[in-house]
Amino acid sequence: MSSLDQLQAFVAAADEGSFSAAARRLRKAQSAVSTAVINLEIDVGVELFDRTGRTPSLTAAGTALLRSARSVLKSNQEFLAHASSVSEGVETQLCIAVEQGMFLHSLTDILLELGERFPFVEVEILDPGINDVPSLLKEGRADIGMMLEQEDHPQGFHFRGVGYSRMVPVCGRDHPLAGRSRVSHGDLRHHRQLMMRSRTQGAVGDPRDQKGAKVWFSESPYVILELLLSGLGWAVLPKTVVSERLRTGDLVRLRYGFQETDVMQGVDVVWTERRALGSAGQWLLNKLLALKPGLWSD
Amino acid sequence: MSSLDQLQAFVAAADEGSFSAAARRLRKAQSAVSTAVINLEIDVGVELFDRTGRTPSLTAAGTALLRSARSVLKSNQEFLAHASSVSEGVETQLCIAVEQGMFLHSLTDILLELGERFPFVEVEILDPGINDVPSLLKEGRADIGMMLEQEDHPQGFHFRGVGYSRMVPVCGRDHPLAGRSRVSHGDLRHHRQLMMRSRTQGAVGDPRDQKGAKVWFSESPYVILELLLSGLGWAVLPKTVVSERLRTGDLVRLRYGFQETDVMQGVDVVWTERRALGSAGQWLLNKLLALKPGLWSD
DNA sequence: AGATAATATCTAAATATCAGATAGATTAGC
DNA sequence: GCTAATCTATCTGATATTTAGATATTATCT
Repeated sequence: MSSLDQLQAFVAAADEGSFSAAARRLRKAQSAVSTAVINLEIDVGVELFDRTGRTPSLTAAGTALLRSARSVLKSNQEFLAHASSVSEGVETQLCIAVEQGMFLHSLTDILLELGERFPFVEVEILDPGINDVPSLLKEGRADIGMMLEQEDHPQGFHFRGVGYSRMVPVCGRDHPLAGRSRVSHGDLRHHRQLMMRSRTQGAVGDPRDQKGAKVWFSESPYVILELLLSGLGWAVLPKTVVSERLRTGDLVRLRYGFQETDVMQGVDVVWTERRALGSAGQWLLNKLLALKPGLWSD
Repeated sequence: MSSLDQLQAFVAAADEGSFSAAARRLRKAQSAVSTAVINLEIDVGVELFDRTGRTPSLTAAGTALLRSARSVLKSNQEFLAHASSVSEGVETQLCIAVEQGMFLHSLTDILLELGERFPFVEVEILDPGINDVPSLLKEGRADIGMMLEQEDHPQGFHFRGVGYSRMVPVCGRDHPLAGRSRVSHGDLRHHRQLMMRSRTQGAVGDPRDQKGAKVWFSESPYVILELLLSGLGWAVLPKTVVSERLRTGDLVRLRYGFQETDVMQGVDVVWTERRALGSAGQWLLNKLLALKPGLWSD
């Protein structure tokens, strides 16, 4: 049975060009390396070194097999590194739930660094609809979440605001409200409003936001965006979701007659202590909590 | 020191869901598997199995590490397969020299099959100029060659004809000879002929073929092809080289007034016994010798 | 030719591995 | 609820492997 020690001796001898030197590098006796190589040669039935000179030189077969041998050792080192990572408390999987519309470019950078620092962690990213992050955490489906702040913070979670998302009233280019310089409550009431509402909780976010008489709901701001584009109504959406469409003119921003400034809704990082975070989760959480507050409002 | 046996026990136990079953599969005692797994767990500092039930079940860490462990074993199996291949006389490298213009699609198919049958052989393909294959074989640079038949077979080589290449007289579209229905020796003598000649041997192939008074030489039929396209002269080239250009009309075929049929020059497979072929070379040689004779003349 | 350094091989000791037996624990069937 | 079957952990003695040290031989350099 060939062993990793034999392969190690083989590779070290090939690298050093000498069994004695290989033994010194491996802190073993010269005879150990010599016999290891010989036994490997016997096991696989191939002469790896040419012993006619003072120092052994690789045969053609040895040169070819050296690559395969290195590959085995590298594989084993990766296994040990993986094990070491797990042993030091790094979780094997990490699931992040980022509410739709809250995923920014700066998150990609953080995840990139996460992948480099914790190469053995499998990362999964969910993009649930509005206000569904808490249920994913409760189920244990996700480890860390990011979501728009809600009025009623569910119990058993940690929340920490990391910024504000500018909520912008918009409608499609061809919508009747698109031409108005200012709109009143009455104007809004006469047209269909599209609102975000959670699938699971079923609760309307903030009743005060419900200004339209006729309201349709979706859990996804992107679905609402599509509906807006076909002129189906008006809505209040995070600026990050609509900014590109405002730029191209597909969407038009509404100006309230009764309110001058945009509503700024908080963005929360959410986690739970029930599911303990591993090292990678801890690191990610700290990174998220250190995000600049203005990221979502630009 | 973790070993392959431990990893094997780990994987087998994970597959079977039981240490006893794993032991049966590995034809070892149950205690061997049990201690191997425990020692592995101690070595890497990770609990791989949850032992509460009657049979052990993988922990999350175990599930993650299982993939890495499998990877190590697979790597090792590949090493053993590679070694077995070398041990059974399969060479590690195989160099084939195919004279320019003699490389056909059917050769690709053969090489494809070669790669499947002998996955550990590194294949190199040279495309030397006319009549340079023997010197590559003599230097030991190539193992098997394929070339146009020469009058003076160099000594110390094995030659075997495997077909005929149709030699076609051609000139460029705008060449003065292009318009003639038939050309005489005299016509040819008044225009520059481009001939293939070996770099190393320096000998002109067959003096009888030299019909032009002014002759330029190149070792490569493709260089000659380029010169023909710019109207620099006329030449006799293998049909496989010029057929595409004849089809598009960039080249024009010459009709001899003094000779009706095309010259059919033999195509030889060449090898030498000095450099013994391995199993892959043997196989390839047999495949080449079995090629259909008509392949090059179409 | 002599000095140096490297390899192969032998031996004894340390080490690791293995099979068998046994005890404790869990599950399936009645 | 009880019994039988099956599984795991652990102990023990035997076996196999690995190792270091010593030594003979060979190749290389001066």
